Amino acid sequence: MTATRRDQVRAATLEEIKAVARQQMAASGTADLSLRAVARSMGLTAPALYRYYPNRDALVTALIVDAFNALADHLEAAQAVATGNFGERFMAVIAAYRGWALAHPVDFQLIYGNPIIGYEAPREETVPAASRNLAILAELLAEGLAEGKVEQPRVPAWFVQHLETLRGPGRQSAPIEALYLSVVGWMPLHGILMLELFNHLQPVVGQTDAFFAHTMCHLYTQMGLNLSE
Amino acid sequence: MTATRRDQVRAATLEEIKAVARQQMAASGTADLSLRAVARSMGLTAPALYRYYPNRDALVTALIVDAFNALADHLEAAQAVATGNFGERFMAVIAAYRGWALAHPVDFQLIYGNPIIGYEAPREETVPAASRNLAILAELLAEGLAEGKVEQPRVPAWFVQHLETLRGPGRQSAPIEALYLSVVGWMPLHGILMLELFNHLQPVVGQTDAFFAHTMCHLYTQMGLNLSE
DNA sequence: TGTACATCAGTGAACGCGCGTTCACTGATGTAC
DNA sequence: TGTACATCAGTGAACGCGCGTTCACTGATGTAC
Repeated sequence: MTATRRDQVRAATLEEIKAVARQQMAASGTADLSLRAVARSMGLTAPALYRYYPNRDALVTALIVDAFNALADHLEAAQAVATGNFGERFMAVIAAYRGWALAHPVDFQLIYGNPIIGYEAPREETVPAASRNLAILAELLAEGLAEGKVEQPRVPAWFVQHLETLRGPGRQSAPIEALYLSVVGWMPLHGILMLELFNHLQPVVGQTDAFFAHTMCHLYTQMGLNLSE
Repeated sequence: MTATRRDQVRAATLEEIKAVARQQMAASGTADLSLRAVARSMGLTAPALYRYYPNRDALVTALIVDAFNALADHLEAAQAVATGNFGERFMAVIAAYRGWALAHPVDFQLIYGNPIIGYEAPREETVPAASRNLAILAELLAEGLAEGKVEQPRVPAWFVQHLETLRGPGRQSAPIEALYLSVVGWMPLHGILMLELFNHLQPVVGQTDAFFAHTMCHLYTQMGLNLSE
């Protein structure tokens, strides 16, 4: 039961492989992954990696789950640190979302970009990790609703039904309205980021920082969030 | 000067190569492209393709330019056919945008998705083709502004400046306000589509068709478009 | 209209590369007595 | 504490694959007189 020296080294190597893989993808700028290249850069031979991951896809899956969780951790940290009124706290978390995407573009691609050739992410592993991110936004919006800083939206009936099942039986935390706003508000956020990450935004809007801040404030205000007081 | 038989066959082959490449990417579901596979499926040997495209990247570039233009052509066709009031015509074009993306997911990826490994699209060729799409939306919005169906937005000063240069010296067609609304409105549109294409939307919203129609109407109405009369 | 020549499409072999994965193996690290 | 054995990390060679690109070549299609 106790972790032997060997177990510790093994756990460290499992992490090191992922770290090297991430750093390799970051260097190449693409979400492609070569086991041989990872092994090479670790001073190992390629077959050695098979002691740690049964195949390439298993490693990719581990990286995806890690990336989802890293993003969620980053958002939670930003939320914990955020001060001021609802608008300031909310925009701080939104900014953190963008900040993480820009700081880890390849991880973001891994999560939300093109499916990798010949690879299909296993839903059981990725969906729970993915929904953490929405849950954090929904939680904040729930606060805003409670404080009266967010207008109650009218959620379409068919959507209520789906959001109920999404929320699941366990966690009752965020009300449907908060979940709804987080999903709708996710769309422009995601759109800007995907365009920005793939270099389609800068040619169109010039200053991406200013555009992001302006557009997010603008749209969210129009969605009924009171961001200024 | 006159096109000889050989020239015609050559032009046809240039197109056939692109068509087969597209169809091959569609079949694989990824924006990857193998010259050898294209040649194989055409009953040619791989080196034969070098009579038509100097290398792989040139073919990819041709495919990207084609895809941009195909999308723009599709939008223009939808715009030409659209009837009814401003809201109906506008939403018809928005629906056409999504329709094309869903019908040609790999072409859409090629345009707006992950940069292909070791490939950087040449801006001189792609930017003009890309801006056609925004221009079409802006033109419609200009009509809406003229008809009083679209509220005059307040465009930030720094953004006005960039939009002026974007509009270029030649075409005076759309006013800045229309351009501004088209860019801002592009964000949620693009966000939904990227999530939908990569299968991240369905698990969250359930019915993607309904969600798209609802969210687009909702956000655009809040942006000051009168879609109902 | 027929002939000589130039142009061009396409072939087949080869180069050099990288990849994921398997397999039988060596040594070192651990465990049980 | 020391010895016999099991476990496990990692190696090196190999398999079989696909890729983009080059090169010297053969035939067919065109052009000029």
